[in-house]
Amino acid sequence: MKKGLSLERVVEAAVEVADAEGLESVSMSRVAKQLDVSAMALYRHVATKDELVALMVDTALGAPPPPAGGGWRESLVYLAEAMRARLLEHPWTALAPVTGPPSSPNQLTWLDRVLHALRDTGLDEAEQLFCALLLSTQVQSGVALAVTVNRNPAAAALAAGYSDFLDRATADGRLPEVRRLVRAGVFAGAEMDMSMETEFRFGLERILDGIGALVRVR
Amino acid sequence: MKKGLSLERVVEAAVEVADAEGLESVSMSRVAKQLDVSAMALYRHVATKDELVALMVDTALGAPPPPAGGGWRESLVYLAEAMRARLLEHPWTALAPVTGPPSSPNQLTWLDRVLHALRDTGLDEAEQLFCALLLSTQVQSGVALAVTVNRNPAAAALAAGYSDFLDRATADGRLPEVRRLVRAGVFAGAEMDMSMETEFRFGLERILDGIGALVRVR
DNA sequence: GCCATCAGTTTACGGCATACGCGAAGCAGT
DNA sequence: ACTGCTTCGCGTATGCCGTAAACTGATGGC
Repeated sequence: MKKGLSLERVVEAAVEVADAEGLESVSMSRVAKQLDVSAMALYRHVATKDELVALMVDTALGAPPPPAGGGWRESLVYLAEAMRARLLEHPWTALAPVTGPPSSPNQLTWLDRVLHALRDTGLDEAEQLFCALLLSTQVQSGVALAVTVNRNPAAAALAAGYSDFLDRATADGRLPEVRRLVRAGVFAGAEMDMSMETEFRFGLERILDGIGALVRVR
Repeated sequence: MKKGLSLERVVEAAVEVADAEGLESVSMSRVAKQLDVSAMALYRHVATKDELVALMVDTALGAPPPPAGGGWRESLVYLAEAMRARLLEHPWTALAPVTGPPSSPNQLTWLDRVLHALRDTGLDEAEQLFCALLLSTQVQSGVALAVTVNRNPAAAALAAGYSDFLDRATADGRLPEVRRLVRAGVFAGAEMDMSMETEFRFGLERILDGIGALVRVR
């Protein structure tokens, strides 16, 4: 005999399914089967599937790690990398159509940590918020890119022969700058994973430099 | 008698539907009805729905505008704002689950323009590419945020009372930094549209400052 | 003992992407 | 001109989806 459903158990089961079979396999009936109940049973605890997905993302994100001293910049790097790592543990979070202003509990907690790091920079409150959002989208889009390349078979195939693909696409000379990069070997060799990682770091450093410039002015 | 289908006509019809009724209304049968044919007729010109969506996004993006002189920074601002404007004309592009490395023709053309602007900065090729991707995701995520807030009814309702919502969510004192911003009135009043716009500009300026710092080093 | 409330099931509906198959139209070889 | 074969253009049919609605059986307060 099952010990009775609960919101927690439902979300947990959905996360299990997503981790094991991908977000596209998360249907109400699939999650229900995981719990050995009928599909409609889930609607006792969740109003709609979208709500379930939002909850899934929030629990996958989890609470931020305990703060680890340092200046604002070190703190932000720490948080950004921690968040990236969390999301990469549950790659499907990147595919979930969840946008909009931060509202779920864990999302807000992460935001709070970021704002704490920015507290003594001299930036005004609106600027602090914008910086936080900027960092958050950098993390999320970085994860999304890494994930689509690794999961989606079409994208993966494309990524594998990306250099060749671009070589062919630019053969007619109408995209001289792209061709320039191809000839420079920017897309050649090297594991895609690593490339995604360095791209993320690069973007992060640029953003932090930009914030740093503003901090210096204030 | 219809003049016969073609890939062009199919994509065009799909874009019409998306513009008029949103991306979620774009189903094969809906597009087919628009063209007064049966659903399966579309599959003569398109292998799968995802392919159709990708083509839709590409045509909605369109070709970049003619270049308008100036230094690298002015050029990048120009391109970023032009792209944002294009995407906002077809808000559904932001909701399309299209990620992965740039591969569609127009996407590559925009990339080419951005790389052209970065040509004489002294950055190496990989750095130029990373900068281009960074800018591109900034534009896309900015549009995505603006769009979800304006389209999605739940998100819109939340955005309307966002300040109140956060006030309640932080009442227990566990999110002191977020509460700080709420009390500072960061989320109060002001049209959301405008806020989205200034957030986009802010992020763009930060990124460009960050790139500028790197350029100065090189 | 009665009845409201809960927790979960069964059934059903409309919409979706798309596998499959069928007739018609081109086209080759004779 | 006739035959066989391929390719096109499209309708029908299938199986899955989210979820509305009506049901059943258990639980617990009065």
